[in-house]
Amino acid sequence: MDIYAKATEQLKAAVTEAVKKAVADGALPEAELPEFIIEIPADNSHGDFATNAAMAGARAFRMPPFKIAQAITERLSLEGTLCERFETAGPGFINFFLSPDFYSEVIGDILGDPEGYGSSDYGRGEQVMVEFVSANPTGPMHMGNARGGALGDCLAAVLDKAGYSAYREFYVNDAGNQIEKFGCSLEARYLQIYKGDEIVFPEDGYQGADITELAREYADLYGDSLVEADSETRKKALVDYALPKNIEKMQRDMATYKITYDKWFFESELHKSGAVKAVVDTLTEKGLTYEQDGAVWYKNREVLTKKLLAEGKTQKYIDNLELKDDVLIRQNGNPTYFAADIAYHKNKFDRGFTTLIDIWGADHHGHVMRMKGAMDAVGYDGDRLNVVLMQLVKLVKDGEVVKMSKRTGKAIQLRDLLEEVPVDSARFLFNTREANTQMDFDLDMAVAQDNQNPVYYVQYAHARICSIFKALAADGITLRECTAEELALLASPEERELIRHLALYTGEIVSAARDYDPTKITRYVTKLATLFHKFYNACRVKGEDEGLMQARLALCSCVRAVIRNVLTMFNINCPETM
RNA sequence: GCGCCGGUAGCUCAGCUGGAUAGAGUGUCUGACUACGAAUCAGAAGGUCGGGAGUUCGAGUCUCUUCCGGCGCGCCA
Repeated sequence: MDIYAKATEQLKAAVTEAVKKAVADGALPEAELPEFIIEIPADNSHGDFATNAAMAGARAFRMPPFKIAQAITERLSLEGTLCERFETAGPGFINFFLSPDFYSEVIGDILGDPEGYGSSDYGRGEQVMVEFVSANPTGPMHMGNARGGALGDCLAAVLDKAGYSAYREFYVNDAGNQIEKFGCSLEARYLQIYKGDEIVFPEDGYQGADITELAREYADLYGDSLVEADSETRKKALVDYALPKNIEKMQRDMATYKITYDKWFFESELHKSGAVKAVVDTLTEKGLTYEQDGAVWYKNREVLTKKLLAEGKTQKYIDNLELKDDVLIRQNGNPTYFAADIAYHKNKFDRGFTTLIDIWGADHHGHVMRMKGAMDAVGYDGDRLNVVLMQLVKLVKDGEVVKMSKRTGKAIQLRDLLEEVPVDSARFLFNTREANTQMDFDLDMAVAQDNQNPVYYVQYAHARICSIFKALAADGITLRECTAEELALLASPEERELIRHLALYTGEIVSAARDYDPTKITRYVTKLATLFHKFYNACRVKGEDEGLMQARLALCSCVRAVIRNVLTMFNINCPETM
C-alpha cells in the first residue's frame, strides 16, 4: 500500500477509536458513527491531513461541531501513526501534521525501487483491452486521431502501472460500406485520368487529394488496363492496391508516434470467419431480431428499454429518447457496421478480456448505449465496456483556428503534425486536457522548444538534477545512503512539500487508472517539476554540510527517479542535458 | 423537439466521494544570476465559478429551471 493511503487509514482508525471512546465515556451521545473523510487540505497551513468528523457528526450527535471535535481530540492518540500532532481549527476541522518518519520513509521507498515506484496491484492483473485510434483506412489520419493515440497509449501505460494487464488494439475497418465508397472514389479518379471531366465524381465519395494520388500511382504502375474492365473488377484492383498502402501508412505513422499495438485487428477477418453472421444468428435465436423491408433488424428499443428501466430511469425519460431499432443486415444482404461492431466487441470478450475500453470521438456517443445493450444481448455484461469519449481538437496557429476537414484535403493530418511537432511534445500536450473537453492544440506552443512548452519544463527539471550530480561528481561526491536523522534535516517548507508530492505518485496513478484519465499524470509531473524548481531556488545542495548535502542529494535523486518514471511510462524522452 | 458533453481570471485549463480565504499555467507589471543550468524563481494585479431557485452546519461540486457553445438522433461509420 502506498504511504499516503497508509497514513490516511491510520488516522481514520485513530479518529474512529476516539469517537467510540467518547461515546463510551458519555462525552458524546449514543448514535451511529457518522461517515467522515480524511482529506488533504488545499491550504497546507491547515495541516497535512484534515478530517471533517466533528462536522459530519453534528446532526447525529446533535451537538455543535467544535464540542464534538473537543470530545474527539481529548481522546485521540496518534500512537502508531505517521502523524505527530493535531489541532482543531475553523468550524470544527481536526488537522494533522506528519512526523519526520513519513518524510524519510518516502525517500527510502523511492530510492529502494526507483523504477517500480508508483506501481501497485490495484488492477489485480485484470486483462483490459484499450482500443484506440482505429482510424478508417480510406484516408489519412487527422488531429483527432493524434489526440486519441496519445490518450489511448498513455492510458494503457497507466493501467499497466496500476496493476492491470493492458492490451493495445487498433481496429482496421477494411470492409463494409466505406471500402465500397473508397473503391468508387478511386475508380472515378482513375477514369478521370484517361477520360477527364466526362467522369463525374460520386457525390458521397472521398474527395481528398490522397485518393487522386493513389489512382495516379496505380495508373503510373499499371497503365490504362482497367479502363475497359468491368466496374467490379476495376474497383477491386484499385482497392487491393490502395488499401494496403493506406494501412502501411497508418502503421508507419503510429510507429513514428511511438505507439506500438499488440494487435492490428482487421474487420474483414470477422466477415471471413463468419463471426458477423454468427452474432446475427445468436441475436435471432434470442428473439431479438425481425425482418422488415427485406432487411434484418435488431430490437435495440426493446433491449435498451429493459436496460434503462433496470438502471432506474423513468418510462417518460425512455420515451423521450425515441429509441430506434437498427439494421443488422441490409436489404442488399450486406451486414452493417453495427453488426460487425457487435461481433468485434463480442470477439474481444471471447478472447478473455474482462474490461474493454474504447476511445471514440464524441460524435459517436449515440453509439455507446446501443453497443453496451448489444453486449448484454449477446450474453456479456455491457457495463464491462467503457467508452471514453473524446471531444474535438481545434488546431490553433498564430492565434487562429485552423479548420480541419478530411474531405477538402486541406486538413492538418497526423503526419503533417508530426513533421512539425516533436513526438514528445505531441504525446505530452495531448495528455494535458481531459478527453471530454474540447481542446485547443496550440501549434506555436507545441513547436516551441522553450518554457512555453510544459514538456520542456519537466525535462529541464530532470536535466537540472543530472547537472547537480555531475557538478558534485567532479568534486568526487556521490550519493551515499542517508540515516533517518540526516533525512530529517529536510525540513524546509520547500523540501517538505516536494516530498509530500513525491508520496502522492502511487495514488495518482491509481486515480488515473480508475478514471481512465492519463491527463492526471501529466499534471502531476508538471507540479513535481514546479516544486523541484522552487526547492532548487530555495535550497542549495553543493557546499552544504555533508549530512544535509547528502539528504538533499537523496531528495534530488528521488525527484529525478519519479520524473524519469513518468516520462518513460509515457514513452517520452528524458534527456540528461538539453 | 429529445439526448450527451462543456461554460471557473484577458487566454488555456485544474478543483478527488459536498468542506476552511476558489487554484495553476500563460499574458501584463515589478524584482532575483560573482552561487549546483535564469529553459528557473519571488512578488503584484486579475473572479457575480454563465443566470436564477432549492437541498444543509457548508455548494464551483448535488437537485430543478433557464441561457450560450459543441455534438448526436441514417439500410453512414
